[in-house]
Amino acid sequence: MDISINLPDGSSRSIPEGSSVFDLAKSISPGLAKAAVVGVVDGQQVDVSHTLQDGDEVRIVTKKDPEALEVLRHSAAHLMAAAILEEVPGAQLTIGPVTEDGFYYDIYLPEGVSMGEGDFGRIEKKMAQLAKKGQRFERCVAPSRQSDVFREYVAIDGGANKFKEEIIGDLEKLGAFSDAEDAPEVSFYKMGDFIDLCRGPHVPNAKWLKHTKLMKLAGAYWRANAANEQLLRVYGTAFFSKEDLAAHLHMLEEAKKRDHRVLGEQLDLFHFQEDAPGFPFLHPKGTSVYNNLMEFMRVQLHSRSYKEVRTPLILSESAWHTSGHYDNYLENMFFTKRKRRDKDDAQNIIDNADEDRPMAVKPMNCPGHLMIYKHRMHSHHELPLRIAEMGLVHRREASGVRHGMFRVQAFVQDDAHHFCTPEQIEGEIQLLIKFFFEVYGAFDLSDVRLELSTRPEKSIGSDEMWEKAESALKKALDAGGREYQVNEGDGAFYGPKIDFHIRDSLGRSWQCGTIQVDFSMPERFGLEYVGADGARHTPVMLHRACYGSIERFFGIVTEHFAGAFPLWLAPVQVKILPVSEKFNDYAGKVAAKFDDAGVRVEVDYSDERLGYKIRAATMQKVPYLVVVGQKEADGDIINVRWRDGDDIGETTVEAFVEGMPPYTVPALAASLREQTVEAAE
RNA sequence: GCCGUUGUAGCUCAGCUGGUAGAGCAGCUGAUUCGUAAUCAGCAGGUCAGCGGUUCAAGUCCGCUCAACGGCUCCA
Repeated sequence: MDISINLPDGSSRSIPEGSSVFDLAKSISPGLAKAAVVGVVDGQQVDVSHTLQDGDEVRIVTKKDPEALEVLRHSAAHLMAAAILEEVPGAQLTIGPVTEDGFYYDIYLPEGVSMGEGDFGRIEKKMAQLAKKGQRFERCVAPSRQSDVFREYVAIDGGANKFKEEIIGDLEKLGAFSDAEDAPEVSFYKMGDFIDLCRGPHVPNAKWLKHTKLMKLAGAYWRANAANEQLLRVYGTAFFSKEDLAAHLHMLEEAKKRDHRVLGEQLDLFHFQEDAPGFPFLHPKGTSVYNNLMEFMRVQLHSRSYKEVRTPLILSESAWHTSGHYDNYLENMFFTKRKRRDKDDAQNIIDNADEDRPMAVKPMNCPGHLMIYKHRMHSHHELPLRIAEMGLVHRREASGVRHGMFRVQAFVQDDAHHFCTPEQIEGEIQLLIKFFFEVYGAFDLSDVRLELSTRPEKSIGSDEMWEKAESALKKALDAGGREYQVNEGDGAFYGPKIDFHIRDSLGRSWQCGTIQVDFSMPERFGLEYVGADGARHTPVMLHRACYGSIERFFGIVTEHFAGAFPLWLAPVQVKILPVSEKFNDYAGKVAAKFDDAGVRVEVDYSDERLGYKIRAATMQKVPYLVVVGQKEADGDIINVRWRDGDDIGETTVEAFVEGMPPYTVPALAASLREQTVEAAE
């Protein structure tokens, strides 16, 4: 008896009853059979050993398909788990999923069992042995806890493993081991002596897993909850070929060179030191970039009728009680603490002197803006009122989370608050989403992810307020047709938010922009406006930041451009390189002309040869290198090359400056406006 | 905060099983006056993160603290 199988191209094929995906592949071509990783039957991934039924829709996945790599890595995680069980007696397996660039397996190490990166060599060797043996991955479904498969599994890992037991328990709650129609299967995969609970599917055998490498160790919590057991997360990666693995490792090396912490040192932008953990020291060049980022934002704010303000760094604790920060944000705040000298003994310092009026350093700018709003009466004619501040905030961060410029303890937010009527909320949010994307576009940042975060456990305000705020954000997102991910319970304590996430050179995602709706704080601070009806109403407040923090955005931009900043951001835009000391005077004159034109220029007066100066300036990623020697001095000209080596040739300073792309913030902003207008036409 | 790793000159890194520190680059001095990615020579630079312990002797072994790195959790 033959059965008929439907293939993706619309054709159908007859094969003998009882045939597997592998048999089907073989009947098409032996090459395909060899290349088959898994099959997809009626939209469901299955092993190639899966037995087909009459009428099945079947697609055969080979290593060319992107999903094949995930299967490979999932199998590699099992291979690693098998090796770890042998090499680290006592280790217990929990879960082992695939990640974007590899996989990990979370291992529980009971008291007395330890494992470090020093064990990688042994484990990898064992994995290589297992891969060479090439045993099959065999799927076994356990019909009950009493079945042979289940017993075999328990004997190896399940006996005292509460983690796997919890997973099986969850499956049972869904009906596993029952006779129900839709009961989930409890499947195990055997590879030689190793057996593990797993949904599958897997590559046909361990021979596929030769190009696997352990990457790093990390801590993780069971089910991502800090209250649960601490697990050891072992990361690895796997590829179909040696070349792909090598290319991946090379890519990681290259990404490290783009790391803003590395570039910060090389380009003399900033540094950190132990005396001030998480507080960056910005050097002159870093400050130049930083200020230009801020200036660029100021232009954007100005054209959208924001009013810039400055509010105090420190407010009384009572203000933070009013805002709710004291109750909800205490752990992240810096408080002032007074010290006094003993009246009778000046050497004796009283450390815990009582503060008459305890103060706290601001972790957010909102209370200050609320106070400015409240200072006088407002009419509905003024709304929406957009108050902006390049606000320096301080936030205590747990020691393990600081990370270069991406996660610091003091940073400037390009912060603003929109005070508006409830009717204006949606329009304001739509304006903001468009605004933010325009800014990211100006930096050529296209990989921006949106997330909508809803009410967290610790929060202020009524259910009704939260619902209104969340739906306002959703509506604005949907109106713009933007894709977004919902993070339940991740909102700020005063309101839900839309976050804009951007990736760093190593693919880690960082929150930059944010838009938050807040019905609570205006009420807590007693804000009002007089409506058209002559009555007083409470305005709604939107918190928003586009860069998020200048520090973080600086880091993102540094990595995005690998330190080769666009001309308008480059700390040094033109470097003058005299061919020898004889031309230092002429170099100085040329530099003065650039300087007059508002170009950031430096001269290399060192007693080095031209080749050395070119190399030094190139490594500093200075956009334009200007060579001056006898010929240039004689003709009152310059000789220009671009940082990537392209020769621009001989010209005069005046002609060159004239032809330069926008090199100041106002010029850049003007050219971007022109582009937007052109695009609209 | 948790898990793992690390901390040696301004920077990047050597320093084996304990016997009182080295290189390259950067810096300084001198020679050289040079044409598109490193001219030559010399000099100077370190309480080996900090504190405590073991030892005749600690950069090296042990403990604690701090910081950094990779993750987890948390956030801009």
